[in-house]
Amino acid sequence: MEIQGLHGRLLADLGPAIASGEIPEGTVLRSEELEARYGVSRTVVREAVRVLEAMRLVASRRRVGTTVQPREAWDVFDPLVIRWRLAGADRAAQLSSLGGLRIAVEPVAAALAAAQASEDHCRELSALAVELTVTARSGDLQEFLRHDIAFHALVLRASGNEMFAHLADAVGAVLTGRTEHELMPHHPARYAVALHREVAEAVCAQDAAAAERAMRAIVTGALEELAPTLAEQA
Amino acid sequence: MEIQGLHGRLLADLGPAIASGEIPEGTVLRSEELEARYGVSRTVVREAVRVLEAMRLVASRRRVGTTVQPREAWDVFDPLVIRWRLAGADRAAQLSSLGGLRIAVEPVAAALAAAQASEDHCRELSALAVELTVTARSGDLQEFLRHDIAFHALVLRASGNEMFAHLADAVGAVLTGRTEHELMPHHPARYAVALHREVAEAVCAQDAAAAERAMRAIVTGALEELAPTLAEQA
DNA sequence: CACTTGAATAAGTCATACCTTTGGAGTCAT
DNA sequence: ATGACTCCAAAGGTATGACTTATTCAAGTG
Repeated sequence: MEIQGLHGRLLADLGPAIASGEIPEGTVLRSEELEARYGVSRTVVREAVRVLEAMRLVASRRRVGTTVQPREAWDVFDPLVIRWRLAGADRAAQLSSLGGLRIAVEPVAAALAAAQASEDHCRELSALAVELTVTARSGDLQEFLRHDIAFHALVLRASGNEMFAHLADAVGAVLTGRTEHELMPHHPARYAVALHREVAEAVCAQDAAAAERAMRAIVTGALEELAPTLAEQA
Repeated sequence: MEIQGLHGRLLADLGPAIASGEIPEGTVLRSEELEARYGVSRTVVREAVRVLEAMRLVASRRRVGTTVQPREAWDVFDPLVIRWRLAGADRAAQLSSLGGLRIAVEPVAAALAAAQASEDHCRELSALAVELTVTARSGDLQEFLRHDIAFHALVLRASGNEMFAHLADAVGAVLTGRTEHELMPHHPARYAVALHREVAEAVCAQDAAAAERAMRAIVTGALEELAPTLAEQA
């Protein structure tokens, strides 16, 4: 994703460097310097900088150069910024922010999904819950992850709110990060799997309140399990 | 904001046109054509297109051109995309999506703010509640709006979650839109003002549950008041 | 009919020249 | 010394022409 062309390469190099704090706030990047450093033309540098500017990672002014902006200015909802931060030194902060967002959004999404659930959604969700149960028991973390992501994405989509649906990628990134960085036990907690089943059942029963409760338990549990790791990195 | 330079002008013209559906999904824009239409150079066109591409509004491929992407692909959390959609034909859909997001986030933000409220936050919030009460009575909608935006932004910031804080702009845009388009009564509802006072008091008392309840009442109320207008436009 | 080949097309890249803004040095008068 | 004014140089912004590369589509070939 987003690795097309030279400007893509620049972006894939500069973005993470800035997002991780490797290039600190206030640093001034001159076009000429970037051209030389990456051996590319003005055109390429300018396009990459434009994109970074749209993300509010940098701001360019005449006679000054492109300045790395303070964290507060960054567009923290941009998918690329989220990914870059998750990959770098800011991982802890990004995970806790996303955790908070999940606590806010996912329970409401589950309630909405239950309130207007179609048979298809019910079927798919139930099937995913079964897969989660099976792969959790067998300890196949990769498959478990795949289905976990699909489960949460489906709930977000079934909410009928396009903005909720777009958070699926971010949630997926969080779940992936959790698995990749060994931040979770080798056998997913039994209670978590049970809660996923509860969500699926509540959605099928169009019981909004129950769906919301179960989902809230899932996401608060996820954040709590992460808390020690976050504290350790801070 | 974002009106600097020629590429900024292009963006300010193309962005809204796409976001409003005026330029429909699937439309192919050729660089040369855009150069001619706006009387600018390739450089400018390419930079504008790059930014639109980062927002996933368009995708450019060799030998084909830059194609307008379907709505589902758009980065609906991008501040500019939100603003453009609010200004155009998609306003109703965007308002209802944002309304849903507010219902999810703001109550949780209020609870967090209450749980870790500082004296400063309490003071500021109380002051804003007073201003809201006064300007509501006098019917000064512009001032009321200003303070309303500040109130919600402060709660989001006081939550301590950077992602919540970044939603302040979007919430501000919703509130502004509501006032500008005469979608609200000339004297803000008395119960709404009372609820804002309740939020402020709950935060000062560090009563998370009460703050969450009051805020939830505010945002659900806001969405319900909007419902008839939304239905009418759909 | 499938498969290869080739030409046309539009984006991507580079190099260069020139314009425009603006920070800051230098100057001068108070 | 302090303030205001002038002017220059630095860096981004824009325009343009030449060239590269990927990709589609169609013609040709087995």
